[in-house]
Amino acid sequence: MATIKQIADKAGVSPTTVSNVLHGNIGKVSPSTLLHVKAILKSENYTPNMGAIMLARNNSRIIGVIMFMEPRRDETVLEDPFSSTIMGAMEAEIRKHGYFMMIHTTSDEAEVVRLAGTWRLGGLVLVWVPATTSRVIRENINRPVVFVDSYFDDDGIGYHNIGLDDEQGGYEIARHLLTKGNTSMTFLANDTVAIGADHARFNGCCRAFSERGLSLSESRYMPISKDSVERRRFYHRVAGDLASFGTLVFSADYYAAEAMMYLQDNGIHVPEDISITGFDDNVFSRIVRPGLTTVHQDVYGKGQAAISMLMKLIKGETITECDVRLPVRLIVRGSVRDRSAG
Amino acid sequence: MATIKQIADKAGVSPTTVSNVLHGNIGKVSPSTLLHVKAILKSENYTPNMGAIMLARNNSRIIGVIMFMEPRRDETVLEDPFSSTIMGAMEAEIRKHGYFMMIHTTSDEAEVVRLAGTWRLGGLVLVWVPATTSRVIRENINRPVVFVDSYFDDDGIGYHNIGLDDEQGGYEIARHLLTKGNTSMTFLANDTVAIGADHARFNGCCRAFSERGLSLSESRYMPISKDSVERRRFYHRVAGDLASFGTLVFSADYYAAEAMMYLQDNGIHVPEDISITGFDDNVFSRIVRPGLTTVHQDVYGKGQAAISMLMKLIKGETITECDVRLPVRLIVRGSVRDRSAG
DNA sequence: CTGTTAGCGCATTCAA
DNA sequence: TTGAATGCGCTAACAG
Repeated sequence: MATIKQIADKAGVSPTTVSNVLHGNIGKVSPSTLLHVKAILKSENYTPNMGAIMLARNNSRIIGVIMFMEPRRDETVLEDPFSSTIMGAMEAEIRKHGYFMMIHTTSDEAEVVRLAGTWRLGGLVLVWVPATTSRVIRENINRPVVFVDSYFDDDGIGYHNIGLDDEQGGYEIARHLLTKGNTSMTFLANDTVAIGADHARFNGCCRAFSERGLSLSESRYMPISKDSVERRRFYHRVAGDLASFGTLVFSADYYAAEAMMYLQDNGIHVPEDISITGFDDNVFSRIVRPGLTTVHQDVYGKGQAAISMLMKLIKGETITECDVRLPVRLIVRGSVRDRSAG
Repeated sequence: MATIKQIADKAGVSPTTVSNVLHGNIGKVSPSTLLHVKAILKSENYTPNMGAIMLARNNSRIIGVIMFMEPRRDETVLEDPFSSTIMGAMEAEIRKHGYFMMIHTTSDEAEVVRLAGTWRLGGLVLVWVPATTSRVIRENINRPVVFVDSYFDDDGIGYHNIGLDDEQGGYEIARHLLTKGNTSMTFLANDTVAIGADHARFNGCCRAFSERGLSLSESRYMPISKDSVERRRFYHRVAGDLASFGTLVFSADYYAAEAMMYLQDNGIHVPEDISITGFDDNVFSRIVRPGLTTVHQDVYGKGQAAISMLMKLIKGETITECDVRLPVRLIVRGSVRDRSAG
C-alpha cells in the first residue's frame, strides 16, 4: 500500500508533484519528472486511499443507488428482470465513469439522507420514490440526485427524473383493446400509491375509452397483492367470473404471465375466453403462449439515461429537461381476442 | 453535518468523550454525561464521516460484491433471476449487519485487488470466480473473502466458498431420466470453463449412468451460446434431429424454458417427442407448460450464507468448513417422458 | 516548475 | 472519569 509520500520519497520529489502527476496536471510538471514519477507509481503499484480522498475533498466517488421499497424479502421484485436489468445498466455506466456503486434498499427517507451524508456520496439515484417522500429528500440532500420512475406531487421544479411515458403506454394498450372490440377491462396495478406509474397508466386507459365515448370507472383499478397465495385466490375469483372482469390489463408482464398460466391450467383459453395484456415487454411476455400483447420499455436504456444525467449534474452542467419520459411502444402478440367485425 | 468536535463543544466535553459515547464505551463515561452527550448527538443529528473513519481505522464498513463476468451487456444474466435474488439477499444481510454493499462487475483479478485496497474493504464476496483466477486473488488480498459458486484447482486450503452440491444435482436429474427409461441425453452447459459447476453437474450425470452400467461420452457436454440468435439456430438443429440429442438436460431453467418454447412453436411436443430438464427451480420452470422437471437450489439462502460466513470471518471467528455445498432437491414436473414399462 | 504546510474528522494513546 | 495530542493519506493554497 504505497502512499503518495512514499512515492515522492522514492522519486526524489515532493508529494505535491506526485499528486499533480496523479491528477493529470501536466502543465505543472516537467516532462522528465512526469515520466519518472509515473514509472515509480507503476512499479510501486500505487493505490489511492479513498478514505483520505473523501476526507480531504469532502466528497466520494460513490454513487448511491437506492431502491425504495420495504426492505424485506419480496420474491416478486427479486424475480422480475426489471431490477436486475436496470442495476446492470447502472453498474456498467457508473464504472465507465470511474465511479463506484453502492446499493441500498429502504423505504425511509431519513436513512437516505444519512447515507448521503456519511458517505459524502458523489450523487444518488433513487428508484421508485413515492411522491410524498421525494420532497423531503430533495430538501435535505445537497448532492446531485436523479430519480427513476418516480412521481411528484408538486410541479417539476428542482428535480430530475427518468421516467416512462406511462400514460401513453396505458393509452396504447386500451386503444388496442378497443380497436379489437374489447370494451370492458380491469386494470391490475402493482402498487396502491395515489400518484405513480400505475395511475398514469390507468389514466391513459381512461383517455382511450373517453375518445370512444366510453368511460372507465375508478373501480376498474385494482391493486394486485404481493403475496402469491392471495394472487392465486384472486385468479381463482377471476376464473369463476370472467365476464365481469373483461380484459385483464396487468401493469407487469410477470403477473400477466402468472395469471395466464393459472387460468389456462383451469381450462380457460386465452384469448378465446379472456384477453390478457402485460407491461414491460420482458422475457415473461415472450416465454408464455400465446405471447403477451404488451407495452415495450427500454429498461437498460433507462438505467443508462439515469447515470448519464447524474454525471452531467455532477459535472455541474445545466440540464433543461427535468422530467424525461422515455417512449413506449405497443407490442402486439396473441393474448388479446379480436372481437371486431372482420 | 455536525462533527464530533462540534458536538463536544456544545456538550462541554472533549471529543474523546463523545467518541466513547458513540462507541458504547460506557465504562469510560459517567451516566450523566452519557445521557447529556447522547441528547446533543440526537438534537444535532450527528452523522459520522466515513472518510475520516476509514482513514483512522484503515478499514471501511464496505463489503465489495464482485460478479465475475465479462463486464458487458449480457441479457441472459440480467434477465435470469439468479443474480437479482442473490444480490437482494446479500444486500439485506449486509445492511442488517450495519455494513454497506458496493457492487462491481469484472473479469479482471487485478481490478479486484485494487478495489479492495482503495476502499479498504471490510470484506469481499466473489461470485463465479474461475479456478485459475481465484488463487491470484487469495494471494493478493489480505481481507476476509468469501467465494460463491466458485471452483478451485487446488485442495481446499485457505479459502471459503458457498457453493451447491452440483454433482449431486446432476446425478439426481440423470437418475430420474434413467428411472423413466430415458437412456440418452445431452448436457447443455452455461459455460465452457474446464473446472466449474457445469462440469460437476455433468459428472453427476455420468455417475448416474455408470450406476446403470451405461456411459456418457464427453461429447455429450455442449456449451450453449450466450447469443440468442445462435441459440435459436441450435434449437433449430435439435428440432431437425431429436433422436440424436436424447433428453435435453439444461444447466439453467432459463435456457430450458426458452428451448421448450422454440420446439413447441415448431410443432414438437414436450415430453412426448422430446424430454427437457432445467436447473435452479426458478420462476421459469414454473411458468412454462409442461412445468420443467428441474433441480431446486435455494439462491436466497445462498446469499445469506455467504454474508453470514463473511461476517464471521470479519469478526475473526474461526470457521471449520471452508467449502459449503448447499443441498439440492429434484423437482419433478411434467417435462420428462415416462418410457418405462408401466 | 517544485516544495511546504495546514487542515479534513476521527480513533487512539497517554496524561491528568 | 475526562482531556490533549498525534497521525491516518490526501488536497489545495501558497511560497519559492
